Amino acid sequence: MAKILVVEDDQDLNRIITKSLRDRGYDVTSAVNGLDALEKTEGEKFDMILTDIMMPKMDGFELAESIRAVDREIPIVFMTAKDDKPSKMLGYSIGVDDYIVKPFDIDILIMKIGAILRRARIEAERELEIGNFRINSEERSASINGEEINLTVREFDILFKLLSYPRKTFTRSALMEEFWDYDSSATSRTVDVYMVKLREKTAAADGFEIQTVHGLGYKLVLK
Amino acid sequence: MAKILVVEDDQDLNRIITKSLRDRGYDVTSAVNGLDALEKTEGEKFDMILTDIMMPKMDGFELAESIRAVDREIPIVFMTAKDDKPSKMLGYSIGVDDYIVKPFDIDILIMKIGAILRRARIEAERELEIGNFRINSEERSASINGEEINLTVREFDILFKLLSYPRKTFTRSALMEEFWDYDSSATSRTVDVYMVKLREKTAAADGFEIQTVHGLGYKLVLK
DNA sequence: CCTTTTGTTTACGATTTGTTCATAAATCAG
DNA sequence: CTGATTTATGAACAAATCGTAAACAAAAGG
Repeated sequence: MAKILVVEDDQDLNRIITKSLRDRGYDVTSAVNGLDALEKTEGEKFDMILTDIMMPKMDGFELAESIRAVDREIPIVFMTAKDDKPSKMLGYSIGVDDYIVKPFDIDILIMKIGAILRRARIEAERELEIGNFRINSEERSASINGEEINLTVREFDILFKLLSYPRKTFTRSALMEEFWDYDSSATSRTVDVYMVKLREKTAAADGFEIQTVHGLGYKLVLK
Repeated sequence: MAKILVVEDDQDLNRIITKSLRDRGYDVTSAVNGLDALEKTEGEKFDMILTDIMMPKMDGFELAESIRAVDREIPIVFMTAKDDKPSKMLGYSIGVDDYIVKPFDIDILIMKIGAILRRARIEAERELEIGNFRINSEERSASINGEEINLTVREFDILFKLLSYPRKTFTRSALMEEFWDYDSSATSRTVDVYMVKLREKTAAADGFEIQTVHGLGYKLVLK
């Protein structure tokens, strides 16, 4: 699924946006200001940047310019408090793809993102087949020997992640950070319960298994 | 009726295929190599491409790639002399929908084409028939056991979409983006109400059902 | 206009999913 | 081996999401 970098200094808003996008299956990384964002783009390639304009340290325009200097293609969407023309013009001149004016309905944001990614032809469409097991990220369906297995959203996300990086060990905190709310008070034991459920549901799959890495976390290995 | 572009350099085979498909009522255009085919796609929109792999000037893979660059949806079926895995993998990676291995029975080909077109939901007349249910996008009519059911414009659009992509999960925001005005302020719960109505109205249909994907949205599954 | 149809919101009970906890089992260090 | 730590897992409870009727609003058709 598409990787999106969310840059927003308002913690609450950041969290809401991040969660909503993750719920839709996007792979989201969040940053609290332009500088933070810029650092995160160095190690990773994103499919889209969603950024606030007014932020401490480095604002959205500066960020966009810096990013554009190295990547002329990546879609950049600004979130702006007011729909003022001067800001708009400045934004478009440095290659911003769209604006969304705060306060916005989260569904509208989701729509815009979907439309922009589609336009950029990045929208994910991926099917994995491992032995008798099949998982399809577009349908968000999984099956063993053609028989559908029911996975909840979070189960699906975790399993898809593990399958995408076989043999890689994921710590509980890494999984929580990726698939749980920032402020979620859930204990990391919760992850264990998900592993139990995933093991149960994928028990009949012959191509892989979820292994415990004692003292660390979990990994999925192909067999 | 569906428009099919047949690309085959062997004149005899080309003629046989073309004639057989025409006999079944398809609107067939024939091309003798990839380059020829590509030119023909420029002026006309086809519902499906049926192409040989080994051809002079431009082979099937190159053709598929060029076509995929401008149309991600159109079904492409390869006709290949041998069922070799390397070619298959290459084909699927550039978005080929099916293979048929030569020499093939013309009836098998016809069946495959029918199945693929049905899957792509661009079968002629844009009419779908699922069990005792029929829906016609040109007439914008739907019926169960021949009895007309009344659908509003939006109900029809949503149902047709779901039917066109069975098993695919649609989020509320994806549906809203597609069928509601951009500036519509409707909440995404509105979609739920449409699902209720569609379930009611299609309750007597025996070939499919609308399922909830908890935490995400809805999908239609055939049964 | 007024009537009818279509679209949207809201509220609340029903259902599904998520989390914690208690206890058992496994693993590890010494 | 023993005791300490970590993990497995079912069950109970909490939270989130969904279904749906009903009321209201908007649009279309006379």
